[in-house]
Amino acid sequence: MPELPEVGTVRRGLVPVLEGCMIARAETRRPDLRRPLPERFAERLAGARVNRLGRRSKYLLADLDTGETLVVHLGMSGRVLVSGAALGGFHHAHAAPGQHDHVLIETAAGVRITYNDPRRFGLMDLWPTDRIEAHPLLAGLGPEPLGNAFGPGPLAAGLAGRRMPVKAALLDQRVVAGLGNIYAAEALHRAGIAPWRPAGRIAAPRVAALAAAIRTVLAEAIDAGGSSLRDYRRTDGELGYFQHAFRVYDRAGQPCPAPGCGGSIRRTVQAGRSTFHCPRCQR
DNA sequence: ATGTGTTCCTGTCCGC
DNA sequence: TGCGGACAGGAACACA
Repeated sequence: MPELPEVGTVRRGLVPVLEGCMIARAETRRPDLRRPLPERFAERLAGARVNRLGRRSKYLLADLDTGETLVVHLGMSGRVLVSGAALGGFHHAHAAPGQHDHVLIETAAGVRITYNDPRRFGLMDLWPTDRIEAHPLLAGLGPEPLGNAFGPGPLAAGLAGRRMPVKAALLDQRVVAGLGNIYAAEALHRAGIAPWRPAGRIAAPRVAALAAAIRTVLAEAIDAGGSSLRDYRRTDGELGYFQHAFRVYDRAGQPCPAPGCGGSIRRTVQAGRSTFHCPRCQR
C-alpha cells in the first residue's frame, strides 16, 4: 500500500508529536506482525526520547536516545494514526483499540500513536543507530529518488544489462528506493515508456526522462498527501488525494489523459502485479 | 546471476 | 444473502 509519498506523509504527520518527545509507554497487542516483534519491544521503547524521525525508502526510522533506531515498515495495509493530543490541559479518553491495532505508543504529552495493519505485512525492528545502514533490510536499498544520488546516470546504471521488463525493474528497491506499483506505472506513462520494454534496452535520453518523471510524480504525490485507495490514511485519518491525479493506475478502459493521444488505458499483469499503461503513447 | 512464481494475511468486491 | 474467486500501495524466499 504505502509507497514513498505515503510513508513521507505519515512521517510528516508524526514529526510534530514524536520528534523531541518522550515515549511514556508502549504496548504490543500481539507478538508479531510479518515477523516477530523484537525481544522486550515495549520495554525498550518506554522512557526513550525520539531524537529524530526520518524516512529511508518505505521505512520510517525513529532515532531514540537509547542508541537504538525504531524501524517501521507499513507493508501493504499498515496505518499509523495519531490521537488523544492534550489540548489546553484537557486529556480526552483514548478510544478502545480496534481489532487490527497491533502496537500502541503513548508519549509523555498524552499523544497516542496507533499502528494498525489488517494484513500484517508490515514490520517493526530495533537496531543500533550507529550501524543502521547495515540493517539487513536497508543495506541493499538503491538511491533515494528525490536525493542528489539519484538521476539519469544512477538509473541507467541500475537498468543496464537487465532484460526484465522495466516496470519490474522499477519495483526492485535496489535500482531506486521507494517506488511501488502505483508510482512505477505513473512514472512510465509520464516518460512515454512501455512497461514491458526490457530495462536495459532504453535509450539514454529516455532513461533521463524516466528519472525526471520519477522525481516529479513522487514530488507531486507528496504535495497531495499521498494516494488513498483502500487502506491508506494520513496520521490524522484524512485521505490523501493524489489518486485523483492518476493517469493510468486503476484506470483500465478509460481514455489516456495525454494531450492528443486518444488511446485507452490497458491493464496487464507483470511479475504477478497489475500494470496499467497506454499502448498508444507508451513505447 | 537473473527472472518469475509463491507466500505471508485479511478484507472487499463482483458474479452466480 | 451466501459463497467462491479474484484482487489489493510489499517484498522475502524458493525455484528454474
